[in-house]
Amino acid sequence: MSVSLDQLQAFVVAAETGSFSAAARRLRKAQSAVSTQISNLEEDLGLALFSRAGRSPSLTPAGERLLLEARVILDRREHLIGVARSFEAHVEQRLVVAIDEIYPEQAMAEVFAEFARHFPHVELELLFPMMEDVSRLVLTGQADIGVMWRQEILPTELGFQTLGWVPIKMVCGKQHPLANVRVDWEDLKRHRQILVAARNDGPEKQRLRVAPEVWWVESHWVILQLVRQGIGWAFVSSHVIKASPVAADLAIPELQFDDFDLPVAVELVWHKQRPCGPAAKWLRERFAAIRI
Amino acid sequence: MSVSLDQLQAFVVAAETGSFSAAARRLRKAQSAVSTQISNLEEDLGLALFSRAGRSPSLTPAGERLLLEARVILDRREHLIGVARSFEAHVEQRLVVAIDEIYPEQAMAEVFAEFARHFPHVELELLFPMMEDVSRLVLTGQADIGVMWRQEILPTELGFQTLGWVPIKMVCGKQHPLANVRVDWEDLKRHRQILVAARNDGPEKQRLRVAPEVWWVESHWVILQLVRQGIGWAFVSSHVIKASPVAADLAIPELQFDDFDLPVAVELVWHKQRPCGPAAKWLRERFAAIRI
DNA sequence: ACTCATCTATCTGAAATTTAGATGGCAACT
DNA sequence: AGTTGCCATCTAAATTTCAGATAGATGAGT
Repeated sequence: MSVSLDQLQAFVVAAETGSFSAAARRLRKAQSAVSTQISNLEEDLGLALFSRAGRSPSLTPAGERLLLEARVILDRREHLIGVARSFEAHVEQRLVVAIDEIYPEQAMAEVFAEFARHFPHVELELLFPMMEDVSRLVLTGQADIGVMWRQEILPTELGFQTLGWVPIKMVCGKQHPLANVRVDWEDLKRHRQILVAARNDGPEKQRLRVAPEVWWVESHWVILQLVRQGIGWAFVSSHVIKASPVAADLAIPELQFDDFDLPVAVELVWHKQRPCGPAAKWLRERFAAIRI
Repeated sequence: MSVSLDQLQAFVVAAETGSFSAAARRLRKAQSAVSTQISNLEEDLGLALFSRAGRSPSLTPAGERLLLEARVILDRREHLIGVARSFEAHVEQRLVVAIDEIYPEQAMAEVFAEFARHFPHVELELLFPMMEDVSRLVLTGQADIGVMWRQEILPTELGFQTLGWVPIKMVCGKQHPLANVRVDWEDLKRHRQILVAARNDGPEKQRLRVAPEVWWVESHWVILQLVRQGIGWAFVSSHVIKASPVAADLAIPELQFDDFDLPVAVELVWHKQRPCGPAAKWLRERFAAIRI
């Protein structure tokens, strides 16, 4: 059988250390063993991986290209061993998390980066259900965990925990009539408001509605594009505004009223009756530990 | 060294054939060799891959999961050998193709599906440069091949070949004033036209402009969303209209004039002075062979 | 120019691994 | 009950891998 994992490992370590001798030391093998393995690999593949022109071998173009492939294979082999290890530890094999767009992306990215380090062999699916209710996904079992903004009433089957509050800003285009004034409630009512569309009706759809004339758009990104064009104004969480490519073309005028409850609560939800594995448990605790 | 490719192969073939004996026959090895390899693999991984309760072994849950990983590793090993083979054949390692959105996606998908079969080890990068000139990408070497609509003058360094003609339709919202009339030239001028925005100015930016009042939008998809809202009308290629989720809400009124050159030519472009490898050659011939 | 250190390739013999073949025990089928 | 096909175990042989010794080449330092 040609091309063994040992050969690939000798090849990769030699490339990384810069010499067969150093690779042999790293692998705790005789230098000749490494030399022979690499020579055999080159014979099996039918090309040179290293040029031996000088004292130190250097990778050929083919060697550089195949190094990437070899690394992938060795990584996958480690991954397979890791998957086997996770069976021993009874860690979930797969986790589905539904997250509303309102959760700050940076904090989320940090959570999942750490999750990846802790549970490298758990298959993760992240849903961003713009057009679906996060709590319903968790209720029906389509998601294991949900992160969403507060609804008036959650089904009693769901457990929840408040993670924090996300500030919402009123935003419009720089040429919009409201761009350079201190905006009051009547001002907001007089101009078209652009709201996030949800495909299922519910109280959350009307939650931030102020104006009688509204547009519904299915993406915050497109909302900001439209707002930039002066078509209307919108309430958008500040992290979404920051992340938008058109942020520089937007105005965030000052509001005259202070009693409007602009920050909205962000909740973590899960199904009380479904058992929680170590990965889901870790994730819940990690979300809860981060103040947003 | 634990977990060898031979072990993984014995495992995968045994899973596929349903028995160690059949795997041994497939692999032209003694049945005991296969049995031993699988047992050694299970010992290395620390878990059972097969249940031996009956006469035929059956995969355990761990075995089913690890079978997927093992297959990936064996596939990657074959891929590595394939990459080595492509070096022998002097096939390009990488190809960048810039394609204007006007090229019908279905035909393109078929071309690249076939390309993937012919050149499985060529790294392909597809650019859809909405905001950049395809011919300039090819001229500057950022793309090896370009597919674009005809410009008035191409730089002399570029070779080109006409692939065909794409019909362009005038489209508006169903509530737009032009929706239910036979539209003439003056009608078009009187209403806002929405055009594809390009970040660099050039003659192609104004190519389809008819109306004095225009909007520029960076995406055909968003153009159609805006057209649907009755904000204006647009010229859009018919395959883009068909692919849009809002196609049902659009009107395509009949035009009174017949001499307008609505179909636009689609060109394949390449740099005359840059050598063309077998993968690029194949791709050019394949694009040329498809009538659109 | 000389010396020294480090490198790779080759060779030999030993160790480790893999394999084929024989065999026993078990399950499923007829 | 008899037959067939399977897996696990054992033994001996074949193959592969390895360590260690060695020769020759290269590069750095003096």
